[in-house]
Amino acid sequence: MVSKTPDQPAEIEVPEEISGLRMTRQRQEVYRTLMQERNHPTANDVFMRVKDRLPNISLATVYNCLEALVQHGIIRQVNFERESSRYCPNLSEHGHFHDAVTGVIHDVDFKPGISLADVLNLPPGALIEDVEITLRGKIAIS
Amino acid sequence: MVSKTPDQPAEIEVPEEISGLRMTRQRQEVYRTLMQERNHPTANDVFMRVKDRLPNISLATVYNCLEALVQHGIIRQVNFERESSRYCPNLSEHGHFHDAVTGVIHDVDFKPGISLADVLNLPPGALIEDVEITLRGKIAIS
DNA sequence: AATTATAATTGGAATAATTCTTGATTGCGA
DNA sequence: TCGCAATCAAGAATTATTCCAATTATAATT
Repeated sequence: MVSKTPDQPAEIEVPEEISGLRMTRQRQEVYRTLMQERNHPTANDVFMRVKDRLPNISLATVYNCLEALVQHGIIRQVNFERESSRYCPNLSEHGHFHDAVTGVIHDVDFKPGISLADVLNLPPGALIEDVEITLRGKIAIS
Repeated sequence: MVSKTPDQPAEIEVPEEISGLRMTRQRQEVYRTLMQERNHPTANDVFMRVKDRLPNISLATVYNCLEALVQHGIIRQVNFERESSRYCPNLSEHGHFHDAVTGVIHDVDFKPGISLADVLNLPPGALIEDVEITLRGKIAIS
């Protein structure tokens, strides 16, 4: 019988390769951090987090890893206004609601069965490759 | 009878004040440029354009003017990924389609009668203050 | 009209996120 | 095992934007 090590937080297993990208140790740790920290960390947040496990990693490498992961469609890059880019491993098409009071970023899903083309007057022939929907506001005290 | 000077491109008249903001000469020229150049210029684009009429204006002033206009809801600031901010005087709620091939930015309106809350599963109690919808893609050769 | 106060502008320096460069290291196939 | 290509590290460079201090313009008051 295989032990589940229930006293340790479940460690996310990262394969050797994801969609054609060789997962080096650095890329694994960057990816693992994103899978664990679901709060849309910045490159610097990831850097500080990954240093616990790879003390010699450089910020440039974190940027490189994040870029490689984004290029291969493994994670998404999210921008709010001109703030630092943030990264998330939620690949389902979704938007982000940025709570201006707390700073928390909530993923916002589409209602089922809705497509953007139903809602927007797109230019004729437009082929959408990427969508970014960001909302800013506050959450009413309930 | 008043001449219409039909050989000159119609000059956009800018009032002394817009929604509580005193329109200084610099702000007028920045605003006029945005009204004429509907292609979502960057601060630097505006700067170069305005210099024709106000040779001594500084880039910092263009940034100041743009910020003041944005704060007073007279224009909108638009961001694509982490590129330079762009500015547009189209105040109706709309998104932007960024043609990755030509670089052209198209305004994209909502279909009539649609509201975002119809489409997205917003967090309960969310009060939206600002929406940014940006699409990137190409236009199929028709 | 002169004076005072307030706001705006300028030019340059400062900042911060990101990218680039270069040299070292690693991993992998022949 | 050797050599090649990919990756990494460290720090320099870049770029958009903001900040700051000094000047100028505008408005308000006498």
